[in-house]
Amino acid sequence: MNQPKRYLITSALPYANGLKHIGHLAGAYLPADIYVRYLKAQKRDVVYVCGSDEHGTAIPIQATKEGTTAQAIIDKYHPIMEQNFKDLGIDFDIYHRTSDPLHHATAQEFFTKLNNNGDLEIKESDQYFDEQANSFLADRYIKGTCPNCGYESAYGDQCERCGKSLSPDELINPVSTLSGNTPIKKMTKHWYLPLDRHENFLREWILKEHANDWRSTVLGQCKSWIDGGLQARAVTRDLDWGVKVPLKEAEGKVLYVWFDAPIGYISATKQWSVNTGRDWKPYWEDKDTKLVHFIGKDNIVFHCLIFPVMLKLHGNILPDNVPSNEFMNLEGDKMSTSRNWKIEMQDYIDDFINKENGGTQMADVLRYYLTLIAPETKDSEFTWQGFQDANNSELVSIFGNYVNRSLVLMHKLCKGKVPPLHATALTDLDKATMEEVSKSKEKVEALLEQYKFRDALFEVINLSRIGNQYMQKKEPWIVAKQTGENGQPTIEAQESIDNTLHICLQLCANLAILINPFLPFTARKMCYLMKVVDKMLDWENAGKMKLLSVGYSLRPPELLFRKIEDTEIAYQLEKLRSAVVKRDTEAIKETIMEETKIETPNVKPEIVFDDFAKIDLKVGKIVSAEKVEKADKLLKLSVDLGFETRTIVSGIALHFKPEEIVGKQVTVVVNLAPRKMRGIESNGMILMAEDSEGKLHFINPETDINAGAGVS
RNA sequence: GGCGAGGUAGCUCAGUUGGUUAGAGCACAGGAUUCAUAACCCUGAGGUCACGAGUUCAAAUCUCGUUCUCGCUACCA
Repeated sequence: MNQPKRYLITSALPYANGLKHIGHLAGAYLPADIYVRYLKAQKRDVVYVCGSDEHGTAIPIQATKEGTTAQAIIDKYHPIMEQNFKDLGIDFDIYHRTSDPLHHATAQEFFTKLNNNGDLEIKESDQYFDEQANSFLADRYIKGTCPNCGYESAYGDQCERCGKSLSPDELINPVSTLSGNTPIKKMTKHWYLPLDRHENFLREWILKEHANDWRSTVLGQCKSWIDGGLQARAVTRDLDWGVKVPLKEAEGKVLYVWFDAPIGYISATKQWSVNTGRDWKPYWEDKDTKLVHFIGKDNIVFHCLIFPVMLKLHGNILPDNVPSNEFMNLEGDKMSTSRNWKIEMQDYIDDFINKENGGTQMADVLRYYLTLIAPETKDSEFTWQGFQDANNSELVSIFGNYVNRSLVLMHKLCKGKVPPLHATALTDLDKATMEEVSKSKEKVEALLEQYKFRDALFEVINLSRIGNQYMQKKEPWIVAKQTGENGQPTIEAQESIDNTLHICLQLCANLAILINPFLPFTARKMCYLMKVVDKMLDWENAGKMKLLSVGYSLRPPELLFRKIEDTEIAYQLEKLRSAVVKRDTEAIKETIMEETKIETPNVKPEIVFDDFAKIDLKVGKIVSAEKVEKADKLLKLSVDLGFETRTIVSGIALHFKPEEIVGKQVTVVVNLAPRKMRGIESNGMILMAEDSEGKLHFINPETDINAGAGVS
């Protein structure tokens, strides 16, 4: 795209169920903010929108758990998240929320238009229903045993212990969290977005048109989804928390959170329009608008496939790019909210920015390090040691020190005023250094346009490195010793000093402009020190060497950054580790409590003896065992039952090696209907017991007895 | 098992369409310097480019196989 008329930039809407960590910050917010600040410095027409995502089932569930209301939860987190972003210099034009009536109306209009145009399908299907609570159960309202790890309190959409995503049908022994009863299946009607109808469009648009300008990680994910066969996705849910489906026959249904959340970008833009009196429509409808979504890799499918289809059907523009980041690990392990392995934005703000020796410069330090290690092409690694090193040996020693020594020298050798540039005394080095400044500007600009924030930041720091080298070669403090009879530097000496510091100071001013998108607080402090207005930071000034007027007196120098001490790093590491320990002990307590609590609902409904008698149990002996190909968890067993030897497929491969179980005695359900698994017919089932850690144990007789012995 | 992304110096990462001796920053070692936050500046050491084979005059780069990490997905009675 050539220079677009206007830009609409979005960052993924954070989910309002808790505080967000620095991985989120590095993935979706900081790069977007840098890009936006750059565009705004260019005086381009740009709106940057974001807001809290406040729907979905997790929030009402959390409310029940904490004995409060869903509204109370979102009212608690929304303002904190908004303030966190502000404290870290993420400068949205609007930070909206999806619980706002304006958003509800927008999402409903969106749904209605698609539905009226025949772009949605209606399907009836069996869903879990709680008879006592008289309500359908969203995935999160069903708990049961995880088929993957055996955890007994897995949710219908995901197991919190092994992290596997599930569907309610996969759960073993599903239980409604509303009443504790076993739910029944009941017919219900839902609206679907038939993605399969748009496969050709997506293939063409993503894999051809954007084959060269989207990141390879993004393209790969999209291709994988498209090739895997797109399916219709339910747009509605049986739930009472969310945007009501605007149809009479859809009583008790809301829009599925994935459908309403991205529409939040549009409603946020509308709210911005209300606040500013500017028209929002061109930003979503005019072809000359460049729409860019900043997200983390978990969000690729929604922003590259689903939302674009929605936008196209609704008549909106499509995103020009979706620069998704990979994940940021922390000290050798994945960041995780549930395991408490994370650094929350709030924690960083409390420990660094709000401290006595902190302040906004510490916000910039985090912005610096996170940009330096941004997971642009692959997962990256946050370490506190790396954080300290980046600050102490780059920000402090290279950048901060350069600015400081320039100002200090100017005060010592040039009487606190910007010295003149003597054209006749210019050396080749002077000229070359001045050229470097405009070269830097070009590089930074080109890299930012390509969303290469890490490289762009490196170029800025490199310019301060060039400044240090230049100053070192010119040695004005040595030249100052060439004094005349009056004890003052000779005319030639003073001219050399003037030129050196003139160039050094102009370079400082350029540094302020170039660093501004990345470290906005620092850029402003530099303006203060140089006694110029913030308007100097306009991008058009970059590359120029006449930003500071000759003879202008500047303020006494102040340090831009402070060193971070080893003790601070040690404290953070300790905090991180103890948080995990704390979380573990709490988790154990919780399990113990749940185990005692769950006992009753976990017992299945009563049966009569005849029911039990229908089950034919016999003792068998495993005579051979082998792994089933193309399946991680299946073992194909031959079991001697005395009267015959049968093939039984069992999902225990993760717990036992084939060779160690040969010869074991097992209890087998003999008269279970055969079932094919991975193409192999299984004739029976091995009984297993599972301990609290999810480990499996065979149920077998105390002593070795004959195969085929009955069990009752 | 399938798909996607990765594996490059002690650490964090670049390496465009195959083309001299594989790069940067940090950390490390030596030197120089003192205007500066014991900062800066110069020099240096460091890599079998995960492993194995193939294509080619030439492979970090292309092909095939193996292996490890991360993500998605399948099997799970």
